[in-house]
Amino acid sequence: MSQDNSETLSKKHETPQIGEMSSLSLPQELVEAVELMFFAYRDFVSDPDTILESHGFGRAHHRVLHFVGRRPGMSVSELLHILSITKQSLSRVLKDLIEEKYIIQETDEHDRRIKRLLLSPKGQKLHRNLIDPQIRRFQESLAKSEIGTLEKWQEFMLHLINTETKIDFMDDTGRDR
Amino acid sequence: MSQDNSETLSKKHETPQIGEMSSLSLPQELVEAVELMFFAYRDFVSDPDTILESHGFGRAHHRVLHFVGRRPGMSVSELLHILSITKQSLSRVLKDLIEEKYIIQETDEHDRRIKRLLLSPKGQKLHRNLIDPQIRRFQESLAKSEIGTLEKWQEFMLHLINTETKIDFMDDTGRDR
DNA sequence: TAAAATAAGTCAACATGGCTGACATATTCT
DNA sequence: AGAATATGTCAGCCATGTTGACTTATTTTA
Repeated sequence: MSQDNSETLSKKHETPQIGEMSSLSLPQELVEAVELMFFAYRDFVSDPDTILESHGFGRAHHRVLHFVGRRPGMSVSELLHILSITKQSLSRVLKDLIEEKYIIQETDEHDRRIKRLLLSPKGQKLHRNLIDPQIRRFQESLAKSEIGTLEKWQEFMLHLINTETKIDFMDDTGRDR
Repeated sequence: MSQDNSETLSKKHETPQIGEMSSLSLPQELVEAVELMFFAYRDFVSDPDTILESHGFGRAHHRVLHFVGRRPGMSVSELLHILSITKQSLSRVLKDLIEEKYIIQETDEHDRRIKRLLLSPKGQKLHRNLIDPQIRRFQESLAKSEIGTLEKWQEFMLHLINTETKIDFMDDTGRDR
C-alpha cells in the first residue's frame, strides 16, 4: 500500500472526483482505510460460515457461542448487553443452541432468577472449530507483517471502538490496559 | 465469572501455532483480536446509520453509494462483483437510489448494454456526509496512536483479505495494476 | 408482607437484505 | 441468424434485526 496519487485515476469516464465537488477533500489513505475495514471484516468473518451452515446455524449463533465460550457463566442479560441486540432476537438463536445442547443453562445459586450460560463439551468443540480458521488467518497475516504490527493494530482497533463498548470488551477479557 | 487466567503480557510473538491441534490452548491475544474485529467494525459502521435512517436507507444503500462514489462510471456487474451479492439484492437498493436521484445511469458509448453508474451532486453530498464520521473516527484514533500505526494497521488489514478481494480492492483504488 | 423491580421467556407482526429460480429485453459477438 | 452478454424483474424463501405486549419466577424494598 503506497499512498499519494489520486491524479492518476485516468478511468473510462471523465469522472468528477468527490473531493473536487465537495468543499474539502478527504485524506485518501483514510478513504482506503474505510474500504480495508469493509473487505477485511467481510473476508475475516467468511471463514466460519461453511461450518455454521453444516450445522444449520448462522452468524448470530456464532456470536452467542463465542461470547459464552469466552465468558462462561455469563447471564442472559449480560449477553444481551454485549451483543447489543434485543432479547427477542437473542431468543431465537439461544433457543436453538440450548435445544441442540451446545449451551447449558444453570440457575445462579444466589439469585435463582439468573441463568448462567455455559458451553457444553459439544459447544466448546464447535466454538473451537469456528475460531480456528480466524486465528489461523491472523497468524498467517502476522507472518507476513513486520514485528510490532499486532500491538499497533490492537492499539488502533481499540481506539476505534466506543467507550461503552470498550468497557464491555475489558470486562470480557478481564484485564485492564 | 470473570476470574481471569494469567496471560503473560510479554513476548507476544511466541504464540503457539495451531496447525493440527485438537485441544491445545489458543493464543489469547489473537482471541482478543477476534473480538477487536467484532467490536471495532460494529462501532465503526454505526456512525452513518443515523444519517441513513433519516433518508430511509440502510447499509446496503451505503455500500452502493460508497463504491459508486469511489469508482465513478463503474458498471452494474462490476458493482455486483465488488459487493459479492446477487443482482436481485442489488436491484432493490439501486432502484431506490436511482429513483431518488442519488445515482445516475449513463449508457456506455461503445457498448450500449452497459450502464455506467455515477453519483449525482445529491449523491456525492450524501456520500460525503456518510463517510465523514468514519474518517473522523480514524483521525481521532490515529491522534491517540503512535507514529507509524496507520501503515502497520493497513499492512495487516490488507494481509487479512482474500487474494480475489485484494484484486478488487486494488482495482477499486485504481492503483498498482 | 404486599408491592415493585428484575431476569428471563414468549407471541405476533414487521423490516432489511441476503438467497434461488425463472424469465424478459436489448445489444453485441460469432 | 443464433449465441452470449448486461441488465432488469417477478415471486418467494430465509436469517436476523426491530417494537410492543404480556407472563412467570424470584428478589428487593417500602
